[in-house]
Amino acid sequence: MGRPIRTRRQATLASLAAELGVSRTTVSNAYNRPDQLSPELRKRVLDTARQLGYPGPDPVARSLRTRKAGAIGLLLTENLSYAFRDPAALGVLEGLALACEDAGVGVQLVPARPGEEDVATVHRAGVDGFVVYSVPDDDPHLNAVLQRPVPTVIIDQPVLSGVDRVGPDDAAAMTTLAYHLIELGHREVGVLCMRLARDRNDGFAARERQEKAHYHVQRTRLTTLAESFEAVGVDWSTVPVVERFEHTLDEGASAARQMLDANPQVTAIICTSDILALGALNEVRRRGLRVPADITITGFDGISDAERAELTTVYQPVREKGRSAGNLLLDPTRRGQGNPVNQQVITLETELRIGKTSAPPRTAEQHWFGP
Amino acid sequence: MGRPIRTRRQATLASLAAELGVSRTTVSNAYNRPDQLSPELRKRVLDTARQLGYPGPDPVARSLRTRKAGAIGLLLTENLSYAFRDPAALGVLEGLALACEDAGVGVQLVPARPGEEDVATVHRAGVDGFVVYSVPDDDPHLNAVLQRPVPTVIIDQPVLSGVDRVGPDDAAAMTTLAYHLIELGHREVGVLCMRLARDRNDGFAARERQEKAHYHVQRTRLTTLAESFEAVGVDWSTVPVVERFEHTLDEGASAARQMLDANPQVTAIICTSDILALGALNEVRRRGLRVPADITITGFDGISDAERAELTTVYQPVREKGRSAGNLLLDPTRRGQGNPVNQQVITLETELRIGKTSAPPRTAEQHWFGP
DNA sequence: ACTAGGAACCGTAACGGTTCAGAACATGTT
DNA sequence: AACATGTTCTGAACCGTTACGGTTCCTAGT
Repeated sequence: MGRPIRTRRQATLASLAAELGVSRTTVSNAYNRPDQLSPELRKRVLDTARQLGYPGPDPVARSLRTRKAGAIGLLLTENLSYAFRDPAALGVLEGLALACEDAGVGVQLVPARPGEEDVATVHRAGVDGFVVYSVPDDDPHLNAVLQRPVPTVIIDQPVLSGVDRVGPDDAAAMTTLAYHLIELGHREVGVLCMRLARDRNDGFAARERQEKAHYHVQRTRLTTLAESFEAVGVDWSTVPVVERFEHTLDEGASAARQMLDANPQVTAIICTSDILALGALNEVRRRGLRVPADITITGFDGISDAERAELTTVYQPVREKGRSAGNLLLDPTRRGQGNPVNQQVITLETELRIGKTSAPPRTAEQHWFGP
Repeated sequence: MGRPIRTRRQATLASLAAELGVSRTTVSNAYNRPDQLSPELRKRVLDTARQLGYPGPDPVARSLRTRKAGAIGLLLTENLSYAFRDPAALGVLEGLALACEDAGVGVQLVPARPGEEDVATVHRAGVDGFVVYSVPDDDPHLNAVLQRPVPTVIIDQPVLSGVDRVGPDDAAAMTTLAYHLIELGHREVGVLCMRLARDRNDGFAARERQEKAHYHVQRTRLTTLAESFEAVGVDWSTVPVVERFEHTLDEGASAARQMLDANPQVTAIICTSDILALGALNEVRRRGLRVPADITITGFDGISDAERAELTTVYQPVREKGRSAGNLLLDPTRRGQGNPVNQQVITLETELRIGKTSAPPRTAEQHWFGP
């Protein structure tokens, strides 16, 4: 299993050609177009290459000339330790990886720390395109990506005109969920949501903060909820919305605690993610409340843990999101990238999945006949 | 949020320099060494760049010149859909990603399908090094990686002389586990193991297959078990070993079924992974057997699900594996890569974690005083 | 007035390939 | 014999950048 011995300097295509007394073109052809030279010569080239320890054409030099890096970049402005734990993010990554694998293209995780303002890593990434997954509107890394002259697909957020996007119709999905709760009779609701901006605000989020949220998805979900509930006479200004910066079960639980301590009257807690909902479920049960008899809890995403917990939630096909984004980026028919007219928006189907965590409020009767 | 308008052809550093009437060096310096030119000129360069839609130095050309790609490749010869589900693999990936993130280096997932013999993707990957995670001895992609003139670190398997390796001491770890069972009194044991070669063999694996396994880790674990049990008088040829190609809970369950149908006498099922063990646990309980009263089950890896199930297992720090591999690869002090004398082998600590799935066999007494 | 030293900028030579339009020669066709 | 058709190989241009080793100019010190 001996590796080739490296003498002095690495052999190059040129030195190999010189050694063989043939042109560089011929050596290149030996590797890339076997039909362009006689089998005997090809064998001689490859044998000599082995003997000289020439490892084959340098990928970077090749990329420079062919203008193909053979990889796409994934921008994910989140702590990686988090990204690899969140089932939704993982599903996206998996789908993307599968699509790229099919095309024989690599996926490069571009290092981009949340707070980091240095976008050099984005500029240095030798990739043929970018997939951006769920970043805030004002993310500096996203800006750097858009500067690059390569195609870009954004998953979920932000929604930008002129840039391809793959994601669900959050507004429609949330409306469906809202009306499920409205029809059950809920009017006193509370909301737990994920971070709304890059600054930390673990606590109640006033209406202005909701509407100015830098995370498009959260903003849409919240404003849609507001519209739906206001349509049936609920004053949204009175609806408590608790925000959390980190997205974990524990934070979901603590958010639920904060919510219920201040608003014991709520009959339903609407969470903008399953993780938060599952955390809330833990807290609510810890308090001795029965779900859904005493309180309704809903999630969003449809991760497998939610299914196991029979959570009422909105399912979205995360793996498909990643796969579609990959396919869109790699689609050879639309290499006319950068053409804003040609923008593609893929909207994925969502599905309201009614589990066992939603039911009419205890005082439902009085609502069923109107407020 | 308008992207720069692309006229005719992309601007280059040279065209920008020409436009400005300065040398290319100066433009390059404007981006890479701000201290090498006056702030005024630098501003003029950057402004003109923006105006011309020059996106900054091309990463690939830069990589060619600097001989740094700014990314490392991860070779993982396994279906990605699996890799992203297996907690152990995920932990490694996370650790690796963290180490690389710290260094501002990207991680590129190199597409390499299990059955695929075409190793072009390995040759085409523009990376500064490779991390190879748990592949068989005879993996063609691994061979292609070793051909490349970049440093390589192998995690777990195979163990090759001259190539850096990060992994646990499987033999020592398995010996400890074996003696735990031996001391409890188990002599009638059965084993469930992961695939032993690239060909599929879902069923019993004869001793020869065990010893010739192409997966170093599995081979070591099995031969170590054999040695330990033979040391106390067990004839290993009579010990049933069931192999599974796929590594899932369901396969663990079916393997356990196959094992127990043919060998109802076994008092302990030793599994070479937690996933298999958890699957076996499901099957055993389905049969109405109590664990550990009726039968002992052990795993290997120490994933969080195992902890939750209070499985007796060998814990190994998967995240650390990934992180160490990354650090080793990126270690600037040993850029003398390819020097076989300089080989590094990092052996990680493991820990026997005795849970509630191991206990003396029902007929233990007769063994305690010898066979 | 002379010079040392630093700041600002530049010219050249790689970096290691791929590509395309032909050249050279052999073979088949009419 | 003239011409079309392949096959095999080559020369030169090009991909976009940075490393290296300068040169030029200005200022301060003596």
